[in-house]
Amino acid sequence: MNTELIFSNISKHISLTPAEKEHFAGLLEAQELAKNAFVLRQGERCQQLYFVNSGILRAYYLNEQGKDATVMFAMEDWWITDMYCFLNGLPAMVNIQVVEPASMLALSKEKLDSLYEDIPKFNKFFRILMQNAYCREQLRVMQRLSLQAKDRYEEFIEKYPRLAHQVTLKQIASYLGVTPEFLSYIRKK
Amino acid sequence: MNTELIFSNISKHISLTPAEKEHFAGLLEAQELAKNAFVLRQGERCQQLYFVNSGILRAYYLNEQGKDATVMFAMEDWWITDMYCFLNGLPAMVNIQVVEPASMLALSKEKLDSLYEDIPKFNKFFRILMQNAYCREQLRVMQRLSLQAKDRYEEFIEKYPRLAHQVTLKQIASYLGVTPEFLSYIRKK
DNA sequence: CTTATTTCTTAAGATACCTTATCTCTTTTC
DNA sequence: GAAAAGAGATAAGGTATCTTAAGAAATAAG
Repeated sequence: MNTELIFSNISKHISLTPAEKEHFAGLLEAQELAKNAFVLRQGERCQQLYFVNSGILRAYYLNEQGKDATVMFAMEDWWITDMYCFLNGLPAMVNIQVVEPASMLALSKEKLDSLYEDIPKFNKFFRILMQNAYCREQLRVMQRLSLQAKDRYEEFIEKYPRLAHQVTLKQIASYLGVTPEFLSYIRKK
Repeated sequence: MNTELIFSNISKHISLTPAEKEHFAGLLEAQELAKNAFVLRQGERCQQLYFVNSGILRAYYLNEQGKDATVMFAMEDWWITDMYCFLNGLPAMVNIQVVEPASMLALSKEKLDSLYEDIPKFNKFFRILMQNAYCREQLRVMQRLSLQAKDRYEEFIEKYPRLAHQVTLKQIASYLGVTPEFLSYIRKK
């Protein structure tokens, strides 16, 4: 199990002793997933939080009419899950699917809860993680409210240049909240 | 200073000793604000996190064209600030204005940081607060991507029935991302 | 290599939503 | 209590974005 990246991620915000690292690593489960595999499907219990070592994932919601809404992407060094359902033990609202073959570390809800008990400073780590996630989503809401599709597209490319090259136009369109046809039209200009 | 509500809010997630309560209360500053007063203006340093004892506030972003985008409302028992700028010591991106006369408790960034040092379990409290905030924003993004204006309006009324009666149609429209004229048109049906 | 599948592009017609303007009604101001 | 300001309604015409459809280009499958 490759834990190098995850410990480097954690050490940005808290420092762990060798014993703590070992304990934490013992809670993780490694997963390798092929392209197009589903990490999670709408309606299933969402019991794991995932850290991405490599590859690309996409979380998306399909509504009754089959419209695809991309909630988030994740690539190496990102955490991903259906947070609301993970935290509340509810059936997932979103699908999480592999866009590019992915190597991940999974942490179950139970083990995360035990971790907070055993090593309380993980509360600080996940506080910061959640702060950042909150601010990101809030900024996204703001941009959605104040910018037109063309400008949202430009912001997206600027903010996630690597992603922009590795996911399809259709997926970007679904993230931005426009149709692929319209994004294609925007691109021409 | 009325700290009843804030301690009831905190005790939903962590328990504090009398000494800890006293220490925490000592960090707060009470503020009474009249209708239309500004708690924060775009461009100003955002140095406080606010807890609302009573009243209603609105955070909104004005873009270059003067378009008004409501990022959030807050009423009693809610926390509000420009989180990204508060955490990073940056000039505020949003205005926070009083919609209904408000009584608030302010906690400065410095004092919050010292609080994390002195009473580490506040990391847990704010972790949970940030988790909830993140999930709320993510749900809002999802709804914005998958629902039409009419359905977003209905969701809003269902989720925040009290707010829906206490803020103007214009402000709700700005929260939903439509013009007041169009929301008025939606309402007729 | 060849076929099948998916992705991207293009374009015409449709619709959700916006702009501007006017009017009424309520609330605030002095 | 009159005047001013703000809030909401309504309607005509405009624009951003969607729908449908079909063809071209890239990718995957046999």
